[in-house]
Amino acid sequence: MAAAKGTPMSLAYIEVRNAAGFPGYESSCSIDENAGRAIREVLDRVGDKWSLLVIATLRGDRLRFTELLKHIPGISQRMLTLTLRQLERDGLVARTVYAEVPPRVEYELTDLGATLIPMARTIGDWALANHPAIEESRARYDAAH
Amino acid sequence: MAAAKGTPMSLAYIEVRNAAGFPGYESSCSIDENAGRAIREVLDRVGDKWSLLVIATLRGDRLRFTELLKHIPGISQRMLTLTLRQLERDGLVARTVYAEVPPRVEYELTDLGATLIPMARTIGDWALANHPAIEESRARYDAAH
DNA sequence: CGGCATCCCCTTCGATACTG
DNA sequence: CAGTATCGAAGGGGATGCCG
Repeated sequence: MAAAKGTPMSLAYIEVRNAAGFPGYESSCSIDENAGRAIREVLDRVGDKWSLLVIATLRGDRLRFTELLKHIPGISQRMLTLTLRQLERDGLVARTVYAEVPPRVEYELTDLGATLIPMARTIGDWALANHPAIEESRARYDAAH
Repeated sequence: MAAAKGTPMSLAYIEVRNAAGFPGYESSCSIDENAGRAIREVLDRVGDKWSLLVIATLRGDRLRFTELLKHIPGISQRMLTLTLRQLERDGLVARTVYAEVPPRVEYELTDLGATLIPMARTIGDWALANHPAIEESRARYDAAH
């Protein structure tokens, strides 16, 4: 069983041909609807344009809004705000406001957010290692079509 | 150095404070622009609505178009086509056409695509394990705002 | 400093219909 | 069976401006 501890997953739609246990796939065949939803909801958060970059930048640090802005090339003020709000809402990032003048706001990963680091690292490693191969493949495909 | 073997990454923008080696982050501070691009391009592919689900469904199998359609709940014909074309263009999925009547087309992961399995598994595990916590956090946040 | 509000473009995606 | 074509809604995301 790949279902998380305590998670009441109704694993319908499953034809067991392979119990190797890809999460959400008890078979090599059909996909569990709940698992699909969970995976897509996580990807909707972490797979958007900036979330993972924000998380990676925050790993092990408390950073102010402006610091994040400087350290993530290309992000706009608006998108940093929106991304941080989403991450805060999901309990992945903690926001601390200091009642000072001028105002100071610091962001850091929560414990839950910190568990994303290995995942982010896996994605980052894969991206750096295989991005060139993908670029080549695209060039070949485009040339042939 | 976390840069992939042979990858000529110009690691500018980097202030070395921590050599722990998060991919693309030689410091705990600034982010390398190329690494950011690579990560975002990979996420643009794998982080879209269906790609990861298609990849996970194809792991270890050769499947026909209609089979994929049946095994991925909620995907439309159009989106399956588009997703498969993108994955094929990026060299992650191989498409084989059999000149028969009626036509038969089979899809399978390439070697490059297969290297995505551990990443997909990491994401899926995390999603299944932490999705409930995220839902709770959202409910709390929404109640307080 | 750290936002939020507005405007607007562009892409993504679903529904539907048609085809070799 | 395995697509392609077209349409339209939704929303992601950039630029800019205002505010406590």
